[in-house]
Amino acid sequence: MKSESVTIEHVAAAAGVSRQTVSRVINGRPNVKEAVRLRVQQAVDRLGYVPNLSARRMGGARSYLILAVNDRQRTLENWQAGRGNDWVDQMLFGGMTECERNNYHLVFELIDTDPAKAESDLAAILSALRPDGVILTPPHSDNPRLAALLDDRSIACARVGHRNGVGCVDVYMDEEGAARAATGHLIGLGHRAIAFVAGSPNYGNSARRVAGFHQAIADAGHSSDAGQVATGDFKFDSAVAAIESMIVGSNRPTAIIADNDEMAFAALHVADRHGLRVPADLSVISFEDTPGVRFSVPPLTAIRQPTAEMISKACERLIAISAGADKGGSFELPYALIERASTVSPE
Amino acid sequence: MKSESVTIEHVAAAAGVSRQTVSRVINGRPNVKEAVRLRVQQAVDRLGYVPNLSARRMGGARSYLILAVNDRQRTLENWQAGRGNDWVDQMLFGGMTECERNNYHLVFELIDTDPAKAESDLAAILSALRPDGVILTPPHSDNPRLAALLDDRSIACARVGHRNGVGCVDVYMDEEGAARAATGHLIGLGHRAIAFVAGSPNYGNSARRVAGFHQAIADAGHSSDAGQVATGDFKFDSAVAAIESMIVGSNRPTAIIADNDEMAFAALHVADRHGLRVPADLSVISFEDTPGVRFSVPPLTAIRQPTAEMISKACERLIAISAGADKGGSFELPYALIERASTVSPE
DNA sequence: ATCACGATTGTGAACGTTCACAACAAAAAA
DNA sequence: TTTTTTGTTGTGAACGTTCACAATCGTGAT
Repeated sequence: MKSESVTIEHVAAAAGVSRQTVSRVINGRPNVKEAVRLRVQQAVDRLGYVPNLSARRMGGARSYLILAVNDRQRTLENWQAGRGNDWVDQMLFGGMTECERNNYHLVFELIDTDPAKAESDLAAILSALRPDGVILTPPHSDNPRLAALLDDRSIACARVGHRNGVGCVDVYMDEEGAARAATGHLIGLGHRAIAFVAGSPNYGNSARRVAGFHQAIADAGHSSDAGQVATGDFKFDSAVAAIESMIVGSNRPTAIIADNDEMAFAALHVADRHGLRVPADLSVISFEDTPGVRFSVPPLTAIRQPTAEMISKACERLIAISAGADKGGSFELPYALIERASTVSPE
Repeated sequence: MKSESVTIEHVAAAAGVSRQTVSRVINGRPNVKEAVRLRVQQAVDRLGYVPNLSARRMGGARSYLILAVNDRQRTLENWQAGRGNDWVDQMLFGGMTECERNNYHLVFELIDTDPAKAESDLAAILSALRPDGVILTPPHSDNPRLAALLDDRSIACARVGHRNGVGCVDVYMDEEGAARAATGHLIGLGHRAIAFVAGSPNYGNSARRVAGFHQAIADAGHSSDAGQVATGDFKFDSAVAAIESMIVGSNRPTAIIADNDEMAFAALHVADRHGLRVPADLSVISFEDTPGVRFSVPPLTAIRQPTAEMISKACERLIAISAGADKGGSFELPYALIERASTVSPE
């Protein structure tokens, strides 16, 4: 016997009230007599009634859906390469737990890298799903057309790694401060020659970190050539090349800060190849802290990004907005410097 | 100017036909004159019309949603610990790409470990979302109540790691064969004393692998004490203890097969502590192949599980079923033995 | 008692789609 | 030609919920 699904009418009949009263109860609306509210609530529990989201949405109410959008190329490339995608994991972690807390559902979708294609991709998903709020992640958080599209459709918007905060909820971390902290940590250990392996000059956060790096060196009163910067492209091979070129020079760095874990692993690899011990001869800090770094030899000191917290915050605000709160707002979430075995004082 | 969203009526008006004709065109139904079909299609494209899923669902049609269900405790624990979750990544990879190909959307949700709670969790999600198909992953793929619930609601069901195939689509890999392959690889290299570090005796796949391990040893004509088995719990510490106990014995293994990557890393750790070189003194194979293993020192030989492929296959079948195909079917997907630097002939 | 007002409850319409069926047109058969 | 069949198009109803508004019930003030 296939079971019919239980609708609001069934509950209404069971509780001896009208649809609308049941609706009021399940939505926590005021002006329902306590006795009635109780009776309805019991009927709901007894029948295991859960409102049908599609119907709710049709009724002109919220969809109880938050959409999280990632870049398709970047994400697929990571997956295809069998590389993990800690970003996605942490995003889901923060998003799903917060959504679940509010009886919302998180839907994760990919959109094209090309700005125009991204816009039509997003438009299609919006039309199909009608989410209450959308979370844009880099690089799409910097695409003004997407924010405009959402505004046009009156859908709440949150951007990760963007810092404006007008019209959209913006969540981000202090990249520059984190770079200062990482650099300061090495300086505090006594390092003088420190190298930064940057990911990409036209990736905003990378530039901010380089700025923080330079600033920390200046703050310590060291000459600017104490801090050399080499540029890779976030990939292993690019970092190997960048690091090799620095390590053979006369002013060999005693410490390296890498813009992500893969490049930090490259530092380990290069050190091994040149007979340098980590951390005795070369300290290494990474700027990503994916799970692998605690199993490497040695485990890496790293800046932990508050990915889950940023998404969680974004969800919280988006849900609040669809419940009537003001849109907009800017939230800086704290990074952490996790000290592991890859950083010690130079010999 | 906030834009109204474009509905099927707008398209109908633009093309000079009725709702229903537009509906027929977008659903690829027969019996529409070619000229009309073309005119409608153009209107759809021009207006950027995308059907509203909620309304579609309300109209009694498909929801174009596939639900993938994971275990809440296990998943959150991984995320919380900052461990990655390659399983989730690969699942999304396989699921999203296949869904996207068919204009479906993948929704990922967590349900409780406790079987009864799992059932009510799933029931609630089903009522809210009304997916066309559901993918159950271990340990929930073995819970008959969940399959029954889905059958009861006439929702197509796919199970990962289950092998029955009646009423549900089952996708799995040959765990026993994979264990035989891993063991055979080591035997082929000349190893005689091989150890298997099992994850958990009451985890079905773990038991199957142990069986395959023993069988490979028997097939090679070696005495059964050539293959010792120690049991951990998939965690680093448990494996350290298990491996230490074997390594100090008189019959020191020259190769270890670990039931997952974390325990394989433990083997690396123990070897290092006892002054054993990997792979010269100890070969190591893992049974998971998460991204980290290629960055470890040395990179690990591993059995790669076809996670993405299994989920992709499941989606494909589920979508076919909601388009009218028969439910059920059993699909074995191929594992792969990836040879890296952690396995060589014993000295 | 009567009135007015706020609190509580119920009713019809609407959301955007598909389904079932009716209407019409064209082609094939008589 | 007339009839039958087949193909094409349109119309009203339905899905399950919420919204807007109407109806009823109390309660305190007059």
